[in-house]
Amino acid sequence: MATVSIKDVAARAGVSPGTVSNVLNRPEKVAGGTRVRVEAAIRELGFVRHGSASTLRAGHSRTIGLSVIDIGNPFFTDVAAGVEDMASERGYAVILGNSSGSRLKEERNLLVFAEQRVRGVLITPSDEDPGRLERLRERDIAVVLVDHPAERSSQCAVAVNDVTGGAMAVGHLLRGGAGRIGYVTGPAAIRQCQDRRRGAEQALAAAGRDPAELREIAMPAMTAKAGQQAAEKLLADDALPDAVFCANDLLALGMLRGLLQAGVRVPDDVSLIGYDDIDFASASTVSLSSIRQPTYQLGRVATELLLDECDNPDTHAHQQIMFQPDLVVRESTR
Amino acid sequence: MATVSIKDVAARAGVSPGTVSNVLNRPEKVAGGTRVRVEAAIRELGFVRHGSASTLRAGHSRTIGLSVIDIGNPFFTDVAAGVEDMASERGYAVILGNSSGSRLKEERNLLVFAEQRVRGVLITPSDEDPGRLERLRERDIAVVLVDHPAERSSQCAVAVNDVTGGAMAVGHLLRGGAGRIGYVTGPAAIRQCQDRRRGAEQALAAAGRDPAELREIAMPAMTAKAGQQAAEKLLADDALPDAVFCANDLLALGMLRGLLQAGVRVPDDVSLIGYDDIDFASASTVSLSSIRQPTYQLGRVATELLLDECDNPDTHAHQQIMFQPDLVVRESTR
DNA sequence: TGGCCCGATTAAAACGTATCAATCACAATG
DNA sequence: CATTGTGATTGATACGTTTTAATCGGGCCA
Repeated sequence: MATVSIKDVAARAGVSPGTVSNVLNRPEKVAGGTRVRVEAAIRELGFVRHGSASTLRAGHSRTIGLSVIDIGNPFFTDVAAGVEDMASERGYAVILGNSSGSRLKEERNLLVFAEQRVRGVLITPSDEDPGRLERLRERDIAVVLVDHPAERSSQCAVAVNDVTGGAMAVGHLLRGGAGRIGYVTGPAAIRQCQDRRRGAEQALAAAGRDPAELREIAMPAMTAKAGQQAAEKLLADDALPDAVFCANDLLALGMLRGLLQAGVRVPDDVSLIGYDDIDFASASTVSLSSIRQPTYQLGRVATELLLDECDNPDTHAHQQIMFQPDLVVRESTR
Repeated sequence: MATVSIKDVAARAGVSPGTVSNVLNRPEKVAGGTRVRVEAAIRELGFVRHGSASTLRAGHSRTIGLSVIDIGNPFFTDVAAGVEDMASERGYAVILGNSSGSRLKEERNLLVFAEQRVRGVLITPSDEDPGRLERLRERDIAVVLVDHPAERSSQCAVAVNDVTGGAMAVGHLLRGGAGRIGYVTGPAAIRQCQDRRRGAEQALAAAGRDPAELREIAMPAMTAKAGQQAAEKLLADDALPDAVFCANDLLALGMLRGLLQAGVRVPDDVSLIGYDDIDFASASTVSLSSIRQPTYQLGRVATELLLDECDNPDTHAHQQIMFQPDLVVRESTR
């Protein structure tokens, strides 16, 4: 009564346990009549498959691990939503791991994933360390990189072109007639920050300008608070730039607040553009121009690739998918 | 080589599998010398325990399920972070389920949890249906309600007093000299919205005013967009209220934008207060007064209760914990 | 020296499912 | 009628761990 097993169902339906298992896993292999009888027994007894026993015997589970850097960041939240939806549609459960940017916690999460014998892992690595992921593959755990380019061609990866995004942002500012342009960014170690700067420089070069003109302000964090501090730095300068590109929307929102409080008009005095197009970008007082990424889609597609690799290991071809970002023009830019 | 089992470790260390299991689960029961030998073997072989086999034999897993209404809402994200941290500290993995407010998806998530034989479930129920949770308890799965009062004394629940919070918000507005007060809220079915209104009415009554004065504007969603629409409604009225209380910060941010765009000064013309104190509340152009909830703590404590119930089922006493919210005064209120 | 006890270790039996070879019923074929 | 073939079902086994009772090896006491 505590637990009702496949045997109980078999007894009730007058078949063998093997047949019940077949109804569960290969319904097409079992005759119509018996199937409905078994299904009825399942319903009547309230049977629910013991996932662990199934995993143990089959050698693989129906769960995937999702390791993100910061679950508090709307970007990752959106990705997680996409992952969750797709996984759920395909009958997989998602085990969530939040590394908070700490390598130790990431390591611990991967261990948990390994213990649970997850079928695969979706990860936005917090730093460059191929070895760690290699160890997963040795355990027959598929890996798909999320928002990170592939480190080798033998793995799947889903990312958004940050160079293009950076170029879009600065190109837009230049078309608005911007002269001096500032770039507010996060820690240098973050790949996305570098790529977006590279794009910005490309846009300058394409306009016949010197990429070195870009005035860069690097902050230790990519939060709204850091953005406001960046505004103070900017205001301390002799002259304001005509336009500012922030490496993410949180920085941009903080910057916006800092500028407005100092009496600087946006976009009249300074144009401002962010990155990510989080919900709050459109909701701010002066709505924020930004670079939109297909975040939710990123999660969905990454999951799709992962499950494809799991379910069809032989026909699966590794793919590196690169999405393109979109420019969203709102009030904060001319 | 593909999988290294407890047996391989045993062979390598020159002991029996049972001893290895003891080293893993009751290290104090095994002699010092053998323990270090076994631990060495584990390290050398890269052994990682097969969670499913363990679960199968032991009868219970080291995972918990977390079912939230909307993973995109910063409130739930904070809760999830608290849950994840505490669970991780205690060696538990978290399976994430996002119901998106859909009863069907919630149902499906609970099924997945049951299949995985999770030790317990943390849930913010999307509606009132005690039966569903009762079925979980019959399967020996502990349940703790999150941000929802207990439905009976035989279960744990962690919530924040929304009535008090509502009273705090409106009390603050009244102290600021507000005459007419508006209440912008979400769907009537949402318990939190009702409780907060009740608190608002209590504050009016306590100030010797008629609770019926409260001008309520109910929106179908609790988003920034809905907040801006609410502002339009408000502006269409003959006279603006002196102050507005919004049932969450997203509504308030939208309202703020709507008012400012219409040339209404905040807080000079209208005071504005939100609820939740999400990060963006302090980052908005006119920083938002709000009611802070111990969100992260909510997740941590709920998880602690759940794991206590799991690990000490005999001594565990069910608790209904009610946190108190805090008033955070910023620029948007007088 | 013989008997006992105690801590440390082992051997064996489960847990619930999936899988595969074997069996069965029965129809079609020669 | 004997044989083959086919599709449906069964029985037995193994997955990797935990747990219990049994065993072992000494040290201690009488």
